[in-house]
Amino acid sequence: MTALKYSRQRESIKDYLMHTDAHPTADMVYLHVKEQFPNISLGTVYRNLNLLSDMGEIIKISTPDGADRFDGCTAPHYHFFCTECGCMEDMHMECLKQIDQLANETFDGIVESHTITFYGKCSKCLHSHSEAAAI
Amino acid sequence: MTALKYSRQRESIKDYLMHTDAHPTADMVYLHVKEQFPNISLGTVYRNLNLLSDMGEIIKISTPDGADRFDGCTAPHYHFFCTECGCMEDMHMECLKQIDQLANETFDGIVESHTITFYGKCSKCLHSHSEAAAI
DNA sequence: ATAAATATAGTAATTATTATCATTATTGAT
DNA sequence: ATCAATAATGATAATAATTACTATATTTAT
Repeated sequence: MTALKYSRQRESIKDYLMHTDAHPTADMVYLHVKEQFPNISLGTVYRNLNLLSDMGEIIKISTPDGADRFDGCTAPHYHFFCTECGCMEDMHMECLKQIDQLANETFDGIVESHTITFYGKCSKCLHSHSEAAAI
Repeated sequence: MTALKYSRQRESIKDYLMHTDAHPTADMVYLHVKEQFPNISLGTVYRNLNLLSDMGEIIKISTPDGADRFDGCTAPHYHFFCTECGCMEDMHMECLKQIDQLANETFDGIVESHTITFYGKCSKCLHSHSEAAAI
């Protein structure tokens, strides 16, 4: 019921997420927005990330390396997590919406959505490796 | 290089994970194994869960609700996470191994594996809801 | 049985996140 | 433009999940 009020900090947080593909953690968002609002608090960042995420304006992503990551792109898409450097990237393949139905066929609850995370090496790590090997 | 030595605690942890489908958190494993080893330490549980996971004898699963969960079943399979009660279940559908190849076609790094997590309501939550609504 | 090495329990320390609260900013009505 | 109501903020404390440290106990090969 509690009405939402505008805040420049929240605007800035959302704007950052809309224009980066870095899938930043709360702390990375904090450090970035701090440039524009030098005394923004980390709590404010967390509060707004959760707010935006609850409103469906951004996405919160669980990762194997502790901190959650945030994505300003809400169109359905999958993610890649580099097992070498821990970076997270968007996948550009088509989404498999039919697998929710497929999943429901063998499930006694009700499946509403899914996420897919791919693992492997990002192109940066692939290259730095061959360089290192070449020395 | 450091050789592995047997420990009853690790054995018990693994045994528990092999015989439950609860996908317990470290804390739940701790509480269970504590029945057999009353003064086992939580650190021991974490150390062994990570060890077993690194050796590929169990699987560590990131969830949206903070604590990681552990699965003694290492055969490839997908998971379901109930958005109502937070329980995690195994899915019994066939695995889509071809989607790693599919993913690689539009990716400039190298995809080696993937996980899929389904979201929705588990059968228990579906039922308790209709009951509540009926009152 | 002994020695070397690993594992443990207990505890402290970190990291990620949430909660609290007095002050400030936003908003809608005057 | 002023004002009152309410939501948002910054600062900080608190909690939760996990890892690090260390002295003692277990395991294992001899």
